[in-house]
Amino acid sequence: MEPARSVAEARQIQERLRERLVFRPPRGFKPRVVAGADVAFDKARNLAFAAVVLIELDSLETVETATAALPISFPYVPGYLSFRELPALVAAWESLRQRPDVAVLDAHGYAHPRRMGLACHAGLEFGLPAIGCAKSILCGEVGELAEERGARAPLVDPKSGEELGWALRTRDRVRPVYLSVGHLIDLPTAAELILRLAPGGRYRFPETTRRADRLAAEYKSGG
DNA sequence: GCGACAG
DNA sequence: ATCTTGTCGC
Repeated sequence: MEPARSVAEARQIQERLRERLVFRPPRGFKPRVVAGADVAFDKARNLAFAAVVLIELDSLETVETATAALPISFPYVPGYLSFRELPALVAAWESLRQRPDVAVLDAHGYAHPRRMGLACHAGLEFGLPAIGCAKSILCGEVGELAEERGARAPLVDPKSGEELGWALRTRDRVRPVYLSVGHLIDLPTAAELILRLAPGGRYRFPETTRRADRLAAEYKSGG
């Protein structure tokens, strides 16, 4: 991943990379292994602990995991999360023996000020379909959506009216997750996948992010 | 100038 | 993201 020494430089990199994004799945896209990725931080040690978990879609069994720790090289600035989390994520990703079919990131993809969130950046970096599944909104607005699991409502840019992603309910009467395309995927395909990864409406987040989050936390605290 | 603001 | 125990609710 190309590093950035300033926010201005990071912005130029985002504006250049966004031209490469593709918003449709590969021909005959039939994912079998899905990757979940997340990063935990330790300010005192100035380290970022990345974790990648590979899950078989049919059984939801974890089939492989990978971790990597790197010094924190960029501050948290809304809109520039990639430059803080992606370096460590790429390091972990490169130690994987198996190539997954799609990756789910705990962040936004297209639903970003410059349409180039972490899920987009990761998709380009990994050369794989990638989905953004965030806990809260970075930009855009959503209307009301039904209380039942499976309900969805568009996340739109109030200025242009453009659809940035979807608010998707994974559990009855529980706050939705915010879905957006990263790379080589479309919203309907992404939503179907996320619902399969959060079966029975038991948890709000898909298994990919739950397991990657837990692994990153364990790795950080020595394990 | 004043808010908003993924993780 | 991170600091942190118990606690209210289905």
